[in-house]
Amino acid sequence: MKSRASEELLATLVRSPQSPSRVAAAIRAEIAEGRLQEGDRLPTEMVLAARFGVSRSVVREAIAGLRSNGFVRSRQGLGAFVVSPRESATLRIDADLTSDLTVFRNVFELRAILEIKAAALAAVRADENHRARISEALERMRKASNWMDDGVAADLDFHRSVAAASGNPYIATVVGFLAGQMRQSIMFMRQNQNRFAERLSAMNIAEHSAIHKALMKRDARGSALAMRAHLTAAAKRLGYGLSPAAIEIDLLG
Amino acid sequence: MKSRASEELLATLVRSPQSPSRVAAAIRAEIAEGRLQEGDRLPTEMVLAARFGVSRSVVREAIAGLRSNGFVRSRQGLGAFVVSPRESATLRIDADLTSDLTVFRNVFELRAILEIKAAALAAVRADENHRARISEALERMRKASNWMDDGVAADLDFHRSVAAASGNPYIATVVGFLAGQMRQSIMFMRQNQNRFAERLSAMNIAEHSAIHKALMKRDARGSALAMRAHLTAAAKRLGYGLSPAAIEIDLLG
DNA sequence: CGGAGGAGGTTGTCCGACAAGTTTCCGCAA
DNA sequence: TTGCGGAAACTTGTCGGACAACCTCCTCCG
Repeated sequence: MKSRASEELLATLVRSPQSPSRVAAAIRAEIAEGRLQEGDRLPTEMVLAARFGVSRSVVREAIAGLRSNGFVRSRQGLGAFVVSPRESATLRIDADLTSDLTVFRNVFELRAILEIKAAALAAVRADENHRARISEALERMRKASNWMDDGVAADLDFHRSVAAASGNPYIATVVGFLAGQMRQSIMFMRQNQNRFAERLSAMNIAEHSAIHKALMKRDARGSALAMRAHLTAAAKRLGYGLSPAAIEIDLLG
Repeated sequence: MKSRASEELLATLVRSPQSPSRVAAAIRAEIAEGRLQEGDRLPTEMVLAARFGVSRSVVREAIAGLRSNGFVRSRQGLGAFVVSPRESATLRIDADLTSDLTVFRNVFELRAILEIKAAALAAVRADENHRARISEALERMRKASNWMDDGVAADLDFHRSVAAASGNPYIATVVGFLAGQMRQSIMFMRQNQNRFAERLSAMNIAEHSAIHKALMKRDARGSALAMRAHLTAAAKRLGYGLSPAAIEIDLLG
């Protein structure tokens, strides 16, 4: 009904602060006002719970949020301490790939370093779920009718799956971000010159198949080599070599 | 003796075998890999608790952190939903190293992969400014009176300078962040047990000198080897091998 | 045929309990 | 008196259960 819908909308708009975020906001305010300074210890969870009239669970979730944002750090048996804002525990990378060629090149280089190692690690560490996901992504690439849409999504999934199979979620996070950004930029820049897509698609699938084959054999070195070949070829297709000399030497050691 | 001390340090570094940040990292990885996409509903707290072998409280704190960082939004009675996987072109890495051994190990692995390549690139690409900064940092390490303060800062500057000399600002950003986080965690947890500092300091400076020497000769492979030796030794000093077999094989190709 | 209402599932909050880690301080022995 | 071991107190970390608030869906009755 209408009244029900408007109520829902109202609840979404002026959503009364949830208890944990209310507590977190209060603590963050005390830090901002300087009443809690760097290195200071927060009141105990029991004290905070009593002060805000909530249970310890709510206080713990609030502190979990602050810790996740790098405002505080907890030590068992001691308490939670305010940390310096500048040494926050979050890394931000802004990659506007459409702006500059050198930016694009640097991001591609970082991606290559990580993806080659990720492939080698995936060959050794991947479990059955990882392997199934990789195979499934390759199959979707093969069956993709239009390369500009489903095919690109499957391509991205393939790389994400390999990175995930490395067993290191941080590698997977960085690779997933870089690959996603790069795909977005490529889609944006391409636009019209998709008449070569068919031919390129065949080469691309062949390269991915080589990676897949080495991974299924749990061949670490072969996987790394196949991934390296794929990335250098992809770089060439984009119009520039991955890097002159320097990378060539040490990308594989 | 030594191994016992290292184990003690490791136990001090890594608090609890289970922690919300491990769950949060896993969920964030699934989002990064694309397995969880925008609008998707997370598994229920009960399911997640069972999957990770923890209680619902831990899952709730993990989700509280994700919610605080804007990764998910939860609605009572419905569930938690992924919100805007990459609405902004920024990568966020949350590395709470003090919580979990696997987190620490994964971050160290990522750092090793990047720093070894960065050293090789720096040997080839570094200009005079870069080389001067690296030498200056090494000199500050040698002259540092107290290892727990100035020495650590100089050590960190050395690694940052090498990463910067790679010529790739994205590599430098990621390496600087990871190294800084790691150093910070070690400093934060160590506190009292600095009795080994003197002996470790000498070894540490010797390893850095080897890296410096190779860099000054513009020896890419030698720089990579020296950096690899330093990181594996540092990992051993912290009480665990960098990784069994897998990394050893492919870290150098 | 349609709307009210219940059943089942999910998050939000509370409570109590115990484990693990840290500091403080007391009492005993040299 | 002084040094040191260790108990005690305090704090965070984790667990399990319980119930309320809320949502969806299905059923039943008019």
